[in-house]
Amino acid sequence: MDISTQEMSLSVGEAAAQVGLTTYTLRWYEQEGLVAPVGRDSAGRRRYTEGDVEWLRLLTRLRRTGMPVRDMRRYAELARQGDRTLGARRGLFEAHRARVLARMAELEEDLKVLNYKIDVYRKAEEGR
Amino acid sequence: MDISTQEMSLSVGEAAAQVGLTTYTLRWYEQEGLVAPVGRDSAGRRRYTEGDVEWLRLLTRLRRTGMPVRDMRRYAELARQGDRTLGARRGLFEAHRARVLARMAELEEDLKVLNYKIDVYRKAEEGR
DNA sequence: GGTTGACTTCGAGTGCACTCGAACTGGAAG
DNA sequence: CTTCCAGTTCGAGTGCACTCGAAGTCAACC
Repeated sequence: MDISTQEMSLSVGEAAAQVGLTTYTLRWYEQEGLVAPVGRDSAGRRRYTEGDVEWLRLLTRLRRTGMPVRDMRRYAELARQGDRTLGARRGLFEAHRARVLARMAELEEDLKVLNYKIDVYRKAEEGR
Repeated sequence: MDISTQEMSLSVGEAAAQVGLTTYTLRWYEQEGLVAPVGRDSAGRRRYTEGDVEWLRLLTRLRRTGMPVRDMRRYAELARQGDRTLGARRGLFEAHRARVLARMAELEEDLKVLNYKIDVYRKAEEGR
């Protein structure tokens, strides 16, 4: 093991920049239990490990796909309970995937109307 | 013109049921200027024409695709100004379509991660 | 050794999109 | 005629997800 192999870690500001959230949000996520308590340095400042950042990246994906914070918290709780919740976590993801797929189908429908409308406007402009 | 051809119209409750919004929301949309003032009967109750309902259906699509109420209001204002705003309205829709497409691409990316995660869980469960 | 800047906690404030309660009105059914 | 129900306006309240202000701490640089 090389001396340079020591665990790298990021400040809250650096972690925020990495995952595309604000420092406010990162602290709030921790407070809300979406993230297990992050390690601190000797001065009490948060140090994010690569694992912490990976977890945050996953959270941002869940969030972006419309998962409510409440469900993310439930998922985080399950994850903290270890392997015996693997099935529950998979179930949660499968249910969420179904919602995302439904959402995408809906968006495609709505997109058609958008395209149709744009066409109507284009034609109306021609004959103006 | 048949006597049965007289303009049909819906109450706020009926219109709400038709478009999948609540009566509260319909009144609020009107108040916010997303809908031109709706006609009233002799008792002061709203009567929604087929045209009103069509407009509401379009609004729900814009809303579902993530258009902020602010932008919907802007669009409604343009529509009320008649044909001379056709170009502006098309521009607005084209910009919105671009956002929807971007959103769909993002969802597809996120879906991949979701699928990957489900797979990881499945495998972990097998070897548990 | 003083200044700067990023960090800490805490509670309060914001923006968005509804959602509701209260008090009232008016047409229709029994 | 009474009861009921769906409607009316108005302003206030809700839920969600942040977002910020204030007061303080601490390590690093000049």
